[in-house]
Amino acid sequence: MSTITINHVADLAGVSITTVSRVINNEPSVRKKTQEKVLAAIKELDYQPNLSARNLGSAKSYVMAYAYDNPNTYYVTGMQNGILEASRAQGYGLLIHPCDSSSDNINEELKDLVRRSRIAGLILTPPLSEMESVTKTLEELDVEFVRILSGEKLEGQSDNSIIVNDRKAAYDVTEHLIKLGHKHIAFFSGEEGHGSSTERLEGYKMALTQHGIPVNDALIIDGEYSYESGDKRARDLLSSNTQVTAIFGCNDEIAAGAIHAARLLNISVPSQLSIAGFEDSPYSRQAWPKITTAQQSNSTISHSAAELLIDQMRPQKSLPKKTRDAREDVSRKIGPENRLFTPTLLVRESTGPAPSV
Amino acid sequence: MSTITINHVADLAGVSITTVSRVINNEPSVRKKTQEKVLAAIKELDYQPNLSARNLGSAKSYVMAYAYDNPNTYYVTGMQNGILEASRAQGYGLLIHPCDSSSDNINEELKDLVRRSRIAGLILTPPLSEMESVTKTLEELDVEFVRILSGEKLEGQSDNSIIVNDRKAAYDVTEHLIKLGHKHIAFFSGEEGHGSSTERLEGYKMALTQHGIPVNDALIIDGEYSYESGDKRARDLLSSNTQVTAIFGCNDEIAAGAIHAARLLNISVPSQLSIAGFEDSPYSRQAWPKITTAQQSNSTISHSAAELLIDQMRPQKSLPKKTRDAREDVSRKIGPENRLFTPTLLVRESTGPAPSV
DNA sequence: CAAAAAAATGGAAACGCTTCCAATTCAAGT
DNA sequence: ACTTGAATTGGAAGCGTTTCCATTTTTTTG
Repeated sequence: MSTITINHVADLAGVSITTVSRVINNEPSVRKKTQEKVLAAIKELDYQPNLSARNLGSAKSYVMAYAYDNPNTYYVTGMQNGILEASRAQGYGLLIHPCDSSSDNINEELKDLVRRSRIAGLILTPPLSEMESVTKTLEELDVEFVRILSGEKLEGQSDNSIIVNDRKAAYDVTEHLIKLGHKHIAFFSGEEGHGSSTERLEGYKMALTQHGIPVNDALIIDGEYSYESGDKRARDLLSSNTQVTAIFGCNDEIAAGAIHAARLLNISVPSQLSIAGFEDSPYSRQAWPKITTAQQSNSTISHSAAELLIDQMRPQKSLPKKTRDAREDVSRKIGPENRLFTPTLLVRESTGPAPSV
Repeated sequence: MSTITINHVADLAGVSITTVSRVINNEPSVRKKTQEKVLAAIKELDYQPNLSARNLGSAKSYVMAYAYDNPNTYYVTGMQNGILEASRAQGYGLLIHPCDSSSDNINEELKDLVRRSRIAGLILTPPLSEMESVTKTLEELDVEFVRILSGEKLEGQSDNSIIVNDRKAAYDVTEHLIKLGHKHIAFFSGEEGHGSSTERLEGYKMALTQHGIPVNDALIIDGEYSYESGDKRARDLLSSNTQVTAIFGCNDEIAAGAIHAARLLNISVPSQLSIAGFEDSPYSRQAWPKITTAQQSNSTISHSAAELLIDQMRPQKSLPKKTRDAREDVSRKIGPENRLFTPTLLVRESTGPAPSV
C-alpha cells in the first residue's frame, strides 16, 4: 500500500492533475460537476496532499510558526493548542519556536526562521507581539503574521491582530472589589513594558476614578509576573502601616504569592484582606482560598489568531463574475467578533466584603 | 536576495550538487579535502538545506513528531523543549501531536499522523509510551520511535527507550522519610495503570521493607495525579483515625492537594505531618510549605530521547574500510548513561522529623 | 609499472505538487 | 448556425533535494 498521490486522484476522477490541484486549493474556476467528481475521488482514496510537495512546488508554503518567549507554560500551552487545532483543520503544519526576546539578535533569529523553514505565516504572543522591531522585521520580510496583544479596541490600522481587552476585564475585577466596599485597593503590576500589565493598570485606574475613589500611587506597586514577586510585594506592603483591604494582582501567580504572604503574616483571606488575580490559571484554582480572577480562554484566542492568519495567507484569487456566488464561501473572513476578546470576571473565595474597620 | 540553494553551494565549491548533498548528509565517501571546500562554501553562503525538498526527494523524511496525552502542561512543555532543542540542532523539524490515548482509534490516529505527514520518527511519553497496542502499531508501520517511560533498568530488548528510574527515586524519597523517624507513611498513587505510579509504589515498598517496616496496605491509597485527588484522599485519611505521620504523594500536585487538606484540618506541616511529592514542578515550589520532592529534568530526558531517535533514523551507511576512521564520528551512539535517568531527592520544608507521639 | 580493485565524483531522473500558458469547451449575441 | 470572448481544462516546466548508475580518479597489488 504505497502513497496515494495527486495522480491517483486525477486518474480516478478522469481529469488532469492540474484540475485536482485546483480543487484542493479551492480555486474558483472549476466547474461544479468536475469539482464533485474530484472531491469524490479524494474521499474514496483518502487522499492527503503532501505538505512538502506543496511547499516546494509553490512560492507560498503551508507551514506556520508560533514564536513565543514566555515562562508561563500554562499560557503557552493554551495558545499552542488553539493554533494547533486551527492549523490542523486547514491542512497547515505548525512549527513551534521558543526564543529569547531580550536577545540582541532576536530579529535575526526570526528572519532565519522565516527564511530557512519557508514559513508562510507567524503567530506572536506578548512580549514578542509588542516589540516594534519585530513587527518591522516581519513586515520587511513580507511574511504574514498575526499578533495577539492587549488593547482596548480594534484599531483600524492593524487588522492583523487579535486583541485581548485586558483593560475592560481589569476594570471589571476592580469594580467587583469596589462593590464589595473596598476603597484601598493595591495593584501589583507585571513586568514593566508588558502591554498586558499596562492595560490592566489602566482598567484598574478607570474603575477607581469612575467610582469616585482617588488613585493612590503608593498602592500601585511594580514588580514581575511571578509568585515570588507577589509574595515579596505583599509582605512589604502588609507589614508597612499602609491601609489596604484588597490586592489586585496582575496575574494569578502574583495573587497566589500574595496569599502566601498574607498567611505568613497571619492575615486572613478574604475576611481581613481580599485578593484577586487574573488569567484563571491552575494557580488560581489550587491556591487556598481559590482566587477570584478574570477568565480567558487562551486556546480560543489563539484559534482565532490562527484562522485569521490562514485567511491572510490565502491569496485572493479573483472570482469569476456570475458563477460561484452560490457556492459556499470558503474564505470566510474573520469578523471583528472573533478578533476582540474580553476575559470575564470569575468570582471565587479570595475576595469578600471589606472589613468594617 | 533570493534563496540560496544547493546549486549555489556546488558552484562556489566547484563540485556537483551530488557531492554537496553527500556532505550535507555526512556520507562517508567524500574526500576530506572536498568536504572542506564544500563546508567552507556552505558557511560562506550561510546555506540551509530546504526541508521540504529533502523530504520530497528522499524516502526518509526530516520531520519527527512528539505525541502525547497528558494534562500536565509543565511536564509536556519540558519534554517539548528538550526535543525541540535536539531536533533543531540536527536540522529536523518537529511536529507536535496532542492526542487522546483513551480514544478507540488512537492507533488509527497515529497511523494517519505518520502517513500523512511522512513522519520519520516519533517520540512518546506516558501514557502513550506504555500502551502495547501503540508500540505494535508503530512497529508495523516501520517508523522509528523512542519511548520515554518508567522502569528500573535498561532491558536488553528495548533499545529504543529512555528509562526514568522512578523506582529508585521513590525509594530515596521514602528512605528520607524513614530516616526522619516516620513509620506510618501513606502512599497516594497516580492513575491506575500508569507505569510511573506503579514504579514509585514499588520503590516505596522496597524502602519500607528494607528498613524493616511492614507494608500496610491500608496506607496505600489509589487515586489520580491531581490536586483534587490529593486533597480528597488526605481529608479522608486524616479525618479517619488512622495513624499516619507522613504522606508520599505520587506527584507534586497530589502533595499540594494533601497540604491543602492538612491546612483545612488544622494539621501543621511538617511538625505534625510530613508530606513529600515527586517531580519538582512549580507546585512543589509554590506550595506552602515548599514540598520535598524528587527532581527530574524533563527537557534533559527528552533531549536524550530526541538524539536517540535521530540516531536510529540515520540509515547506517556502510563505512569504507580504512578511511574515515580518523574523521570525527558523527553518528555518536547514545550510550546507556544517556538512556537511564534517576530523579534526585530534593529536601525542602514539607518534611520534618516524625512527631514523638 | 600495469592492471585491477576501491573510492570519489558527476549526470540525470525522480519525489508530488503548483502554475504559466496554450488549448479546448461553453454560452451568448447576431 | 457562426462568431467571439469568457470559462474551463490540460500540458509541461519547474521547486530543491536525493539517489541510482555510470564515469573518473586514486590506491593497491602482483
